[in-house]
Amino acid sequence: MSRRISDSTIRRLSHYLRALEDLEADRTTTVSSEQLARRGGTTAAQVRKDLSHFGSFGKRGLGYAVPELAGRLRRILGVDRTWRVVLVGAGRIGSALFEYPNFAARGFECVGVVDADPEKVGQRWGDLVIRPASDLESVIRSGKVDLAIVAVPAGAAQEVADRAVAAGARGILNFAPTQLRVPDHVPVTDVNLVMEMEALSFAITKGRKGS
Amino acid sequence: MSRRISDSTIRRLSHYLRALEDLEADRTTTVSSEQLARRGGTTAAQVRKDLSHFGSFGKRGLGYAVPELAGRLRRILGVDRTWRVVLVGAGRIGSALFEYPNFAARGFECVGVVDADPEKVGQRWGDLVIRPASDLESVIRSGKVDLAIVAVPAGAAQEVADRAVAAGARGILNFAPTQLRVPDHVPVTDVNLVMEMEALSFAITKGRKGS
DNA sequence: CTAGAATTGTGAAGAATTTCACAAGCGGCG
DNA sequence: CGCCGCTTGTGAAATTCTTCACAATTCTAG
Repeated sequence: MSRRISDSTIRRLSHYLRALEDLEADRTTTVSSEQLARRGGTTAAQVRKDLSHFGSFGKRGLGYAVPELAGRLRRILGVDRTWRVVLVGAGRIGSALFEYPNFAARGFECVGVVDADPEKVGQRWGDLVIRPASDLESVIRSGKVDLAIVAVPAGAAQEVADRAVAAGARGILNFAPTQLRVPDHVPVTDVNLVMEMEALSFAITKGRKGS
Repeated sequence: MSRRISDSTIRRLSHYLRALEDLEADRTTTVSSEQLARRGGTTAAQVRKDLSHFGSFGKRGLGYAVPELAGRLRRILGVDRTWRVVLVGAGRIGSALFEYPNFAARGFECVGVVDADPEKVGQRWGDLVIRPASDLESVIRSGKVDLAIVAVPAGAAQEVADRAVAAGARGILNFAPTQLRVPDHVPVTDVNLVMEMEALSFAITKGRKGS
């Protein structure tokens, strides 16, 4: 029950969780793998296989209890708790993220913002004050920060990541278009817009067969 | 030479292209699959296999010519041209994207911005003026727009997508946390922050084995 | 209590992707 | 010119992921 779980499976679990939350809002009490599959853009067998990696949550003949399965998935994904995060870089991306409603809704609590630009230091964001880049370590330590969001230019990203890890960050959400090097036990999730744009560009281009 | 290319391959091609651009900046003229692999976070065999889907670009014993391979990859990914885009939704995400330097650098040219909020309509962004949501179709048609960026709340995303496709958009970059339904020939790339956060949360959680 | 309809959980088959391993090509050097 | 070191391109093997198919389980109705 503890084999390595593939990325695709995790992404699908996210989809299922979102579908379940919609169903919870509708007061639906049970759901079949078939229905989950339709909402998650996959097949019923895949849904069952994905879930089976983590245990046995359904009732044969009946399906899954919506609130219970949602709870299990939250637990599996680790979003049944609050994650304390520091935002590194108070630029456009940082700002967008800071105000992103689903961010807080998912239990991600921003306990600090730092930026290298002296113009920005001291500005208020919500009830936080932007602090200088040199405060990164103390924000992480005193704020008991779990993870760092790297929203700085590519050139500064590696240094920020090194410092965040050294100060105790356990994971990194990286918006800089750079492959970060971190110790194996520190997971990094990359959000790479350039890559997404190129994937889209390829998909469109591929369509037309002409030169 | 025209088998279906996997998403993973495309993502890796993006990495290779970025690595090649770094090398171009350094005036490096050739590179081996081994070096590309290190920078792209994969293996030499994988690099060669990925490239082999599209042809034969290297010289045995020598490696790949950096500028040539970069050009080929740009061509393959479809970023050797300009893509005309309309930005739907002038919120934080839209704004971050609009100012994202790599966006223009990759040949994505924003030819229009629309928003449903009357407060925002009429504001200037760069040399564009935000137009009302109802202008979406005319912006797409008169601007010869190739693709639409959907940066609106989840509830509005499907309608926007339908209208964009009907008006002639050939692809969609979707920031709304919704599974869009579009005709098969219109590729959609999802940028789903909630999903990325959940993946990170899972990866961190997985580390500790205790209950 | 039994039969029947529905739906899960899961081995096994099938498909796709990654890794391996090596023949073949290229350039340099004596 | 012929050998040598290096590196590609690519079948074949290994691994991983997805789909299939069905026994097992649950609920409902009669």
